Amino acid sequence: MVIFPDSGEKYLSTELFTKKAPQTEEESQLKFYNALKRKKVPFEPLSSKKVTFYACGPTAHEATNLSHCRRFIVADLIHRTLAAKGYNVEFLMNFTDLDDNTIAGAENKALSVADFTAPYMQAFTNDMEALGMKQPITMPKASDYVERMIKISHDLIHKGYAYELHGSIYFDISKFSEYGKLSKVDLDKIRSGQSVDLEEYDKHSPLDFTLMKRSTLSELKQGIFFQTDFGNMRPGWHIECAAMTLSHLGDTMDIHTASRNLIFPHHENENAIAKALTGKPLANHWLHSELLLVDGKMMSAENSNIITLQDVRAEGFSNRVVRFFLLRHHYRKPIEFSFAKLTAARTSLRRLDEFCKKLLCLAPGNPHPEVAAYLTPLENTFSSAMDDDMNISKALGSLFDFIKKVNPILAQGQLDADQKKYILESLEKLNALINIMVLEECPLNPEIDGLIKQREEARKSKDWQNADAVRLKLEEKGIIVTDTATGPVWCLSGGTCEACGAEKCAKK
RNA sequence: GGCGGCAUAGCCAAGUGGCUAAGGCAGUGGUCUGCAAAACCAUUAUUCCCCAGUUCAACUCUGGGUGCCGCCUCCA
Repeated sequence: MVIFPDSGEKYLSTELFTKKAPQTEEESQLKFYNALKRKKVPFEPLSSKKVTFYACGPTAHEATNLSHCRRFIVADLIHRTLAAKGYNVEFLMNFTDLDDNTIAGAENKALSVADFTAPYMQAFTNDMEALGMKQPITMPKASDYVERMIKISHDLIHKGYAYELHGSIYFDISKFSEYGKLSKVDLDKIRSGQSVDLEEYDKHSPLDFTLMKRSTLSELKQGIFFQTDFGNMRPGWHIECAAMTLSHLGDTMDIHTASRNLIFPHHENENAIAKALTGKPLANHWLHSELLLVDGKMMSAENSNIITLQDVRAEGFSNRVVRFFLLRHHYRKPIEFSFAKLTAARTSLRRLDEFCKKLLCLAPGNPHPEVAAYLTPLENTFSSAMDDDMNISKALGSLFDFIKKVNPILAQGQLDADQKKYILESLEKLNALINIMVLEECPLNPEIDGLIKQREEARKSKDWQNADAVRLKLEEKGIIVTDTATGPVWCLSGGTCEACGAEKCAKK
């Protein structure tokens, strides 16, 4: 408590007291849960306009599965949340194209590693686009950064953080006092050697991790080796991410993200490499998405419960449904996958789609007196929910709440042109964050348009035979017409509309 | 064994020290409808895993249980 000599009048009228309040009210503060601090903290980027952001990408040896999709959709949500805040986002996502898996895969198929990984990377890029992801600025491949990795390894040896033994280079965690800070592992209580065959590794301590691995005989035969002062080697996993982010995003990036199971050892090791090298933390904010579970277990090859994006498509689910299903759960909560749940998401998405479709088709009429009173809470709740560690459930709740209130208004055709415009603009703003709604009218080709009109005329004169004949004709052209209170609505019978992304009709 | 996370209706899921515990799916009842298919509206938790404690008041805070998930050095 401060008591001013003049009762505070002079001070209370200064900028200090008058200017601040409206500013902070208008723009609520973006908060993220930071793994380093174990709590939600206000997001403070290093630069006020630019944000550097990295997501651990896929290993190019398998088809995209739903577990990958979740990770990357969360990364996309972070990307969009930052972009909506006006930041210029430098988003980097890598390909791990040189590791145990890709080498083994290439050997199995008698291909070079590059030939083996290329189709997987291409397929992955296509899948990400299909899922509505905003493009990263670049997707570096680990194999392009080996020189940098060798340099980092050498530098770490010179600095005393790493050592060479029998042709491999290891990071000496006993030299790095901060080791374990990110993942909060207690090194004294760790069960080392439980899941790794210690006989395979010549390390001073079982806790040390590999920076560069001595190339095996088979790798040497395949040409998978790089010359270093200590012999022919190839990089280990942890140094790859470190080398790529240091090359593109500088010593410290704003946000590093991946799924939770990567905190230890991967992120701990990545950070140890970078901090030992530069003296600075690799990232200021560490965000981790939770796992995707099938029957209560993490989706993984080990649990043999992998469901690929292709599997889900084969069951007739569109990319938009997959996106909606993965997106509508909070990123720090595990998702239990099942086709029944995916179906529930599809039905829910249909309600949203139906609303958008009706709104777009609505012929403007008289103004509705209360619609603005519904729009403001939607905008406020949605954006403050998203600012609060991306509380998507609350945000979507406010959207569905809005739909519930506005549906009866649409049924009565009670919106004027301005109101319709405001609502659409508002929805577009929300959609910039979630990219779920279809807010563009699908252009009808004149022939189809003519047939729909022809059928309406037949129906008006109760010529049911003719009306049904035209409907059949339309169906042959892949168009399914449904009659609603406000007129016919049409959609494509197969696949997804390329023009607007509308779902295929569910015919049961 | 160590560390971390989670527990709210049949299912998914927000949320708060006291105001009607959001929203979605499924169910039930209704409206609309030539047919078809939807859609739309209404309704569904005296209660928030269990046991203690703090408090005038707890689902929300504290302590102790129980259950589930992840990680503990190379599957990412």
